Parts: sequence; structure tokens; C-alpha cells
Amino acid sequence: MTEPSKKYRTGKIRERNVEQILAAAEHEFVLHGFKGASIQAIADRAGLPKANIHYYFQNKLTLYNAVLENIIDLWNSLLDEMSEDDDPALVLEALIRKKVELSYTHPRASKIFAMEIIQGAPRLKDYIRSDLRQWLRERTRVIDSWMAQGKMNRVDPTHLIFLIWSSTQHYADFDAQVLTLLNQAEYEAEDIEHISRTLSNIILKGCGLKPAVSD
Amino acid sequence: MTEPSKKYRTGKIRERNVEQILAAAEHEFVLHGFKGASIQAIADRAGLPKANIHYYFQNKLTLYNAVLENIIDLWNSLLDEMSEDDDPALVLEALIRKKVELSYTHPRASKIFAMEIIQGAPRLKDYIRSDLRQWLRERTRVIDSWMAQGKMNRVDPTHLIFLIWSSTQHYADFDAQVLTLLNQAEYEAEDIEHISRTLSNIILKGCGLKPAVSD
DNA sequence: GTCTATACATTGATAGAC
DNA sequence: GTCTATCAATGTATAGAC
Repeated sequence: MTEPSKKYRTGKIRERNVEQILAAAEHEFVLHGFKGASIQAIADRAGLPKANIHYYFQNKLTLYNAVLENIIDLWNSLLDEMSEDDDPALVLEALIRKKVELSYTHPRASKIFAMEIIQGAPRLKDYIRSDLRQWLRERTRVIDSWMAQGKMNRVDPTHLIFLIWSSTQHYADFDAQVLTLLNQAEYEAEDIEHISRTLSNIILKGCGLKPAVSD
Repeated sequence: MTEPSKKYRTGKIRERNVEQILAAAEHEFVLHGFKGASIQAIADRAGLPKANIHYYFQNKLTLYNAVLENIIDLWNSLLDEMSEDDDPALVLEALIRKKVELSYTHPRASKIFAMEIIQGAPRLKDYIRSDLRQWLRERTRVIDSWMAQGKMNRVDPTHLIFLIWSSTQHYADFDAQVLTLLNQAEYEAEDIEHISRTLSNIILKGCGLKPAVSD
């Protein structure tokens, strides 16, 4: 060891700084978008000089891609499995609940993803075309099978997924609007529970399913 | 008249230029957000020198607010009435259909509105607190009345509105994702019809209502 | 009402001392 | 690995000739 007196081991410093930069970048990219966010503002928020950002990340796009990659990893880790033998009500309810919770625990990830797609998904087209399309295809296949087995009403599986997607993500992306209209400062645990249940009740019933957890 | 030889009367030139600038600004604000959009790019898209933008609009914020105002006018013109004596199925179905059509006819308006809220609604807080809250209050009151009359199941009216809102707007804001996943270049008229019907079927049925137009 | 030229701040990115 | 100083480029906005 050449630097035994330092507070953090060399690798630890890097790890900590990279983490701080990524967190700060996430904030700024939400507030101003990719083009609008400035490295200076990210540096200020991370408590580092501007040049240090460039020491860890070659340029702004590299940093942004690192943020996006984190988000996609998060997405993938939570996209659970479902099989044709499962109970549709249980699976869809769990999916809705998980997505609402994700909106609550990772609102900025959802927002950056949303802004990216609103702007035409210039840096996510590949992900959508490959991973996301594959994920969607598997779910619609299972839902088709559920309908063939008579487990639920016939609805377009793709648009059902879109419905679940949009209605749950709404609580993350539009939290400023939702909270203002609800006259609240932030979400409470019971809000998440209430939202999950309300959405599940309507959507499942809309597919001819009986919610497992009713209110 | 001092300029009888001009192609347009003085007021007409202004009107036409302002319109072109607003249209160009709408495009650029969608692509890069408020901070990221540059006046140069807006001028280029409008086919005018940069200084002319400042001739018609004091500064970037003034221009952005003009764009936002256009969007809010559009919103307000389409937020129709509903009364406790109406048939819930008809009213909700019309609302869903109108919102989906709006997503199709004015995707950029929806996107700018969405980005603004995602970024914390810094310039729309007032609108949400006044107009939008008032609008929501009136709808939830009517829906509450419908439920009291036994016309539909008991669901949280506010979150029902959010559900209709989010699921319909999704097709405008996330069109890049939706179209890529559907493997289409753009929406067709029949897509709009299909989407409206699918959403109506699930949501209305989810509220214990029978869709008037079924498939 | 139009448009060139320009002022002045901020941007992303780099060089180089420490 | 840190941070000051600095670059060229681009940003908003304005002055002033036409």
C-alpha cells in the first residue's frame, strides 16, 4: 500500500465519487433534460470541481449513458417472470403493485426514462427494439394463453400492458401534479397501498378477474 | 394604408411569423426542453434570423410561456362538461375517446405539458392549483354522485380520473416507445379507434359499467 | 419590420500545476 | 487523484444600419 494514511482506499474514493456524480447527474438531468443539464451544476451538486466530472466521465454523453444504464438495470431487475400456469389475478396485481412501489422508491429513474422517450428515445431506441420488445412479447404470449384457457376476458394484451405501465408510472412522472391536486407534500406508505389497490381493482375487474386483495 | 404593395397587410405578417415561431418553438422545446432548446435552432426551424425571434418575444421565457398558454387553451377547450344526470358509461367513454384523439392530433402539446410536470411543474404550479384542481373537483363530485345513485361501482374518483388521464396520454407522450413496440411508423385512424375501445372496455367494465360501443 | 454585427455569459472540455 | 486556469464554441440578448 502506498497511501496508508488516506481516509479511503484508492478504489473506494473513486467508487464514492462516481456514485455522488451519478446521483447529482440524475437530479440535474431530471430538472433540465440531457441538453439543458450543465456539468457545472452537476459538479456543484456533487460537491466537486467541474474538472473532476471529466476525470471520471469522458464527456456529458458518457455520463448520461451511465445514468441510463443504471436505470435500465433497475428496470430489468424488477421485470419479473410470469407463466401460463399462473393465476392472472395474482400476477397482474403483483405487477401493478411492484410498478407503483417503483414509482415511489425510484421516481427520478422513471422520469429520466420518460423524458428520454418523450424526446423521441434517441438513445433508447435500441433498448426498446431489443430488450423491451422481447419482454413485451413474452408477457403478451402468456396473457394470450390465459385468455385461451378462459382464465380472463379477451382484451388486447399489448394495450393491457400499456395500460398497467402508464397508469402506474404516472404516479412517479407526474408526482408534482398528483401531489398538488391531492394537496399533499409527498406520498405516504398508505397512499402507495391505496393507489395499488384502486388500480388493481379497476384493471383486474376490467379483464373479468377478481382481485385477490380487495377493499 | 402605407404599404399597399406588400404581400400581406402589416398585421398579417406579424400573425404569420408569430405562428411560425410558436410552431418551431413547440418542436424544439419537445426535443430539448426549455433550458436545452436554443433560440438559434428555433429561428432556423422558423426560417427567420435569430434577432427576429426577439423582435416578437421579449426573451426565451416569454416565448415558452406563449407556447404553454396555447397548450392550456387547447386543454381547456376540450375539457367537456358532465352532470350527475348523465349516463356514466357514455360520458367516460367520450372522455377517453376525446383524450386519445387529442394524443393523436396534438402530440407535441401533450409532450410539452408532460415534460413541464416531470421537471416539477415550475411554470405550471399555478395552473394546476387553480384551473386543474377546480376541473378535477367538479368531475369527482359528479362521479361521487353517480356512485351514490348506484349507477356504477365505488372507486376512488380522483384516481379513476388519473387512470383515464395517464393511460390516454401515454399514447402521445410515449409514442416513440409505443410505435416502436408495435413496429409501426405512425398511428393510423384505426389504431385510435382500437385504442379508445380497448381502454374504454377495460376501464368502464372495471367500474361496473357496460361499454356503449363494444367490440 | 428585417437582419447583420456584436456584447457578454455560459457551455463542454482540456492543460497542467499541485 | 484534485483543482485552477483557460480554450473555443455556443448561449441569450441587444444595437443599429437598412
